[in-house]
Amino acid sequence: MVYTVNKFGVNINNCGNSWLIKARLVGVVKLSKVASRTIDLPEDFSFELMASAYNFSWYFDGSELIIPIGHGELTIAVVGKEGKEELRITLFSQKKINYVDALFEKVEDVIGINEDLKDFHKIWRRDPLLSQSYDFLRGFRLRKTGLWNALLIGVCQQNASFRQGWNMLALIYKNLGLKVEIEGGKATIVPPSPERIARSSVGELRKCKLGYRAEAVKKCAEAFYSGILSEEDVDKYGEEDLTRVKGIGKYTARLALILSDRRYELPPIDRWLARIISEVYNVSVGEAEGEWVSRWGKWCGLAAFITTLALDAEPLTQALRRIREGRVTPTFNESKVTPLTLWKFI
DNA sequence: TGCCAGGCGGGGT
DNA sequence: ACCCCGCATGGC
Repeated sequence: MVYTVNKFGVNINNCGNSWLIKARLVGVVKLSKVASRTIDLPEDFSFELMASAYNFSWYFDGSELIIPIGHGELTIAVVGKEGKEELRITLFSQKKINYVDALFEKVEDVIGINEDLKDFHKIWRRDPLLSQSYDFLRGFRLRKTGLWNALLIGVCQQNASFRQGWNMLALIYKNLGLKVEIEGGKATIVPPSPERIARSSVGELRKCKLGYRAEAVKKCAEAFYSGILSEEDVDKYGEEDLTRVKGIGKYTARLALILSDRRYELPPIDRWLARIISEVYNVSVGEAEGEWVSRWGKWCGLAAFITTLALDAEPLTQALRRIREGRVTPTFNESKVTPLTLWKFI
């Protein structure tokens, strides 16, 4: 992949599919290297799976993972493998910073390097739906993201296919995000701040193909901008705090807490997963949530996430067919757009 | 074409 | 507490 910056903005040439990120409104910000260190790669940790899952080309290119870490100054981390047993984390920022230790810790938290999933793996290995995917996905770790970004992801998923939802999110980033050039020639996009969205018109958001979801995105932005919600307090929030925002219901609230605070005990049961549970475990759709909770206990959210990876987030009809045919493992196919290959296409 | 898709809120019972 | 409908948009 080739990244170049010119007077028109950041041009990302991705697999021959070139497009221009217009640097209108914000221009290009340049970040310089401030610190770098290596950490040991745990035995059971797959950097590639962690970095690939539900990601964009401006965050992952197959070898290096870019993580925006808003913490005072605009800062991003670049993470890549160093040999077989180490990861190198490099921090880039606009200015010199004196709290790099906190930032390195934050990166480690985001990539889930110290997560202990032994108890989860015990259930996974013998689950009728997911056991087949265990050997493919056991090294997976969920990349944590901020609450605001998690809510954006959730809203884009509402009543839409996986592909449609991620197209919407990509448009939000491309149209409204902050284009950033990293020392060394890479380029990326930092998601738009709540303030940026709160000041945008609903019409501007509609251009991101959000449809009626534009209202929900705007309400979320206003909740952060006005201080009703804040990133730092995510660990204090429950579903009910998030569902106070109009447009955020139970599903989106749970998903957002899973993605932003690893609240794996929450079952994000949408119509898709409810039908799958109903078919696989032979219960009614109404009983699906209870069934999932009884099987996964405090791991409901992580299991739901992994279910989407194992079935390539196929629309319901195809997902059910895949289950019937016993193909509940990710397709690593050159041309197929899946949660694990999205970064090659968008 | 027309109908559906990883939700949601509002208005009905 | 439930049930049901409309809602933008893209994809088939």
